[in-house]
Amino acid sequence: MGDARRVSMADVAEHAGVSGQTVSRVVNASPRVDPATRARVEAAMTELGYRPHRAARALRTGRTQTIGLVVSTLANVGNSRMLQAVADAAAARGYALTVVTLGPDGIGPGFEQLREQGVDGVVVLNEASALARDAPAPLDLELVVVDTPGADGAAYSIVQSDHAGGAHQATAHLLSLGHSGVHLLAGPAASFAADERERGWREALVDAGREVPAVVRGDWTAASGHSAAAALAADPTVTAVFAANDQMALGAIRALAEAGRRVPEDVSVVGFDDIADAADYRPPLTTVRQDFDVLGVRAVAALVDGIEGGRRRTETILTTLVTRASTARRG
Amino acid sequence: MGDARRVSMADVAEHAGVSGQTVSRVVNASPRVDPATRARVEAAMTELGYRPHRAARALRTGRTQTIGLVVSTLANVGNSRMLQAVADAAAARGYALTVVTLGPDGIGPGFEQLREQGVDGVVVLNEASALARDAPAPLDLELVVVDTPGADGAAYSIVQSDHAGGAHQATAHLLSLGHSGVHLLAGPAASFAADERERGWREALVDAGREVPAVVRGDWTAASGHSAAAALAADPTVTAVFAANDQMALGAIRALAEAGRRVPEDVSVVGFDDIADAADYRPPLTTVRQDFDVLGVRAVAALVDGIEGGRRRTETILTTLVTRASTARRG
DNA sequence: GAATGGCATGGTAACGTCAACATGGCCCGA
DNA sequence: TCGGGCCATGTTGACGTTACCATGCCATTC
Repeated sequence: MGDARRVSMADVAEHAGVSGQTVSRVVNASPRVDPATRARVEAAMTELGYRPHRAARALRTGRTQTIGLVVSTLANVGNSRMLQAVADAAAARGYALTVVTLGPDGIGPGFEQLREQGVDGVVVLNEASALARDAPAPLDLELVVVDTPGADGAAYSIVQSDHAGGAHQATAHLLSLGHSGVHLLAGPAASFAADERERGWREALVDAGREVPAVVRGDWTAASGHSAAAALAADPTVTAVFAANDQMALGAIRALAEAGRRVPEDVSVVGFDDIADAADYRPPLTTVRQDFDVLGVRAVAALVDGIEGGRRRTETILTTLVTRASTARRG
Repeated sequence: MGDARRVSMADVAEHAGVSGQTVSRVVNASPRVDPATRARVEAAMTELGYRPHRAARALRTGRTQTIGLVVSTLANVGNSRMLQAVADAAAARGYALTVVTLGPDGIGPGFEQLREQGVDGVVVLNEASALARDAPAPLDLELVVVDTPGADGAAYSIVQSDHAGGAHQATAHLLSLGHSGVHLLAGPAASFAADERERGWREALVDAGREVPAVVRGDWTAASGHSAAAALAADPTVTAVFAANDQMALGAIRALAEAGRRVPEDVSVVGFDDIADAADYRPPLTTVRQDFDVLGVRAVAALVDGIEGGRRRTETILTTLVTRASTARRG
């Protein structure tokens, strides 16, 4: 194997009886090629099995047609979904996707790795805090950040779900069922998505003239939801819990069950994300659906626009309340 | 922005007062460089902020220092975990990772995309069937396939979990608790992992001299587990269910609950994978743990060895039974 | 019929790197 | 003292592609 050198433009050119430059024009869909010549070149490409050499093109043009994705963890189901959505959207636009996960040293090494690899742009998932803390906003890299606070005149585009709106909807739904208050099982303090969901919850309570109870906090995992919800489960005045994601809701439901409280008869629970499993929790979970596919498509679109010289922008994707059996009318 | 041309070897060479070739030797850790010269070059690199240009190196050497990962879906938690493990292992060895998800046309286009991008090798996850069906074993690409049947003299390395062993353990555990039979909620027919788990279950039953009941089948999702388990839940003679993954176990537990059967008092349930959420199912799920991190490290190691001219190999990673509250002694 | 312009195509150089070969200094043994 | 060999370093060219400019042909216009 391997002694068969790869087919280059020069080979195609010779085979088709044209110059390499004309082959290049055909490959890049330039309009200034005679249709007959184009057909001849295309036939030669097919016959020889020609494929363009991305590295050579990258060397010449300075673009790698590759985008990077920085993510802290994929244990989080939402992140996995986003990754898949971004991968598909990137492929659809002819970009390859390189994935970097964050080590303990923050986002710096990740950027470094991607910069060295020469990506044309980077999508950053859910790393608002790490980004703000570590990175002096790498201006040399086109950037789209998902779920991050919108600094005015930021050097990057922002794509986000309407976390606050979804949380408001979830809380209002619980109140409309006759619950006098709604307790929040919040996400980690450093997370923008967690902050926004907390804000929506708080505003819904204030809008309805209710008290805003103290917040308990987890780290998105079911295990953290379980331990954080123990306090809520022990308090008989708690009849409605809004968990900042589905996985923490799962842990919370277990904690409630262990305290002898039934869902939804004694306590109603709402989650956030609508991950695939949520419909098979016991009981099936009422939750706020994020449209990860749209999020991924928009993130890639914003990034590619930026690479091609477009303006920075901020986009917010709406969320939907999905009502299932974990919420019931009070009393 | 952008008019600052990137720093090249020639810049470093000039700054350090040596030739470009010497810089190249320093970068590639060649032993034939005087320590003093090496120090001078390294200082110049730091001062100028030099980073090697991967595309140029790739053009010259024919290696991109990039590996590809082909995966059908990331909805499956196991696949996400593997992806993260592979990404980390690749980064640790200085390789970038490019992710491709499979469209409806099978694995062909994915290989095509990766080949064009010029990856040095490819890790294929869980796509045994698609690989066997579509791909004429792309011999020009170094390949590691995870969880695939081991063809003798295969042109690729194989890394797999001990699915059969884990399933055997799970089944034997249920029998040891006094259950007279164990029913299988199997994975999709085309999957190697599903086949192996079924084989282990079957062999454990045969070893114990028990009957082998008919298999019900899902597609790894909780929803499929829920509908497939409906038949088992309705059958009062069923007291032990082995689900081929945790997510299907979740659906099965819901189906059992809906049929009025308690877990574990009436029916014991075991899953497979030990995903993070499994400990917070209600009841916490007894399951077979796969070591995804080791799997990822071994897959990358096998791939890199292959790229560097090593032999093909097959590795099997052992699994562990994790006992939780979803299994109880019969009667 | 000559000048003009548009259009298809070709020639050349350069992107940044590394492999192969070349060079020149020094040490060591005969 | 001289030749051979080793070692550090330099020179040259090529990987495959595309940008820029040049060329030559044909149709159009006065």
